[in-house]
Amino acid sequence: MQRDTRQRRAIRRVFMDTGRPLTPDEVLVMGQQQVHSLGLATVYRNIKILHEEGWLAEVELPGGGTRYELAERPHHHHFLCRECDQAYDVHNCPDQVEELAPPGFTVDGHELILFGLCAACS
Amino acid sequence: MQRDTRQRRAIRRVFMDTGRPLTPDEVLVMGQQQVHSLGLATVYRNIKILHEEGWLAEVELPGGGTRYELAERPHHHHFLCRECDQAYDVHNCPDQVEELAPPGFTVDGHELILFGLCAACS
DNA sequence: ATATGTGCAAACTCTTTGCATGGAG
DNA sequence: CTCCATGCAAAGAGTTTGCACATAT
Repeated sequence: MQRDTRQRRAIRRVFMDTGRPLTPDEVLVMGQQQVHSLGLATVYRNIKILHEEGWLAEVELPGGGTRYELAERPHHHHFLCRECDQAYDVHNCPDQVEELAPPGFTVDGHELILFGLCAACS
Repeated sequence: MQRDTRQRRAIRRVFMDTGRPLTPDEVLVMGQQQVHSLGLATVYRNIKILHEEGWLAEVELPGGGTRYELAERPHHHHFLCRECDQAYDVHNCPDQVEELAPPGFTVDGHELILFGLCAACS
């Protein structure tokens, strides 16, 4: 059974207020602004729970550890800026991606990552 | 100046003979079939050198460490099997991916990963 | 009152580095 | 004979776990 602790509430709020994929360490720093005593292990444990619940989705981008973002959002992809290393959402999706797989392969999901310079760094 | 050691030759051969993205640990196991004394640090050191030389390309896929594959090959993408966790090449590519980015963003590269079951695991 | 959650520190995994020895040139 | 490369073991990063205490219910 789930308890509603200050730490868990702070971690959830960080994700809801931020709207882009975050590393555990980013969550720690941002969460400590609400709960100063917040520890890294607590962040990892809660991210794990929230991910298992389906509240968070894993985002794996090159260069660095796994990031997480809110799960229950429309299908989208990511843009990774080579300059500032921030991840942005991309709300368009190429069609008929499933047909790109070799014969005999069953596709049940896909991830597309665009690289380049974001609007701010261009 | 580069020396031509048994270890380095074995590591290069593993990549040339395999043709799919490999983790350092996979390279170790396969390379030890040629050079029994091969150590993991040597694998990491040589992968680093071969990557800096542009002979290997990094492939970052969810679930596990960075994989590597031969660099000088035609543009392609990857399929990750959820069952056996092996990465396969996908030689098709969706068109006009650059146009998916938000206005003001400059795209200079992209990566597409398909998930599902490979032919062997279906 | 009870049992889950937290914080700390130790353990673990993956990767890198220091050092003495080995071997390519 | 010189140095670069190797193997081992120790050191670093990122992540997970054990334990005693705190706290939501």
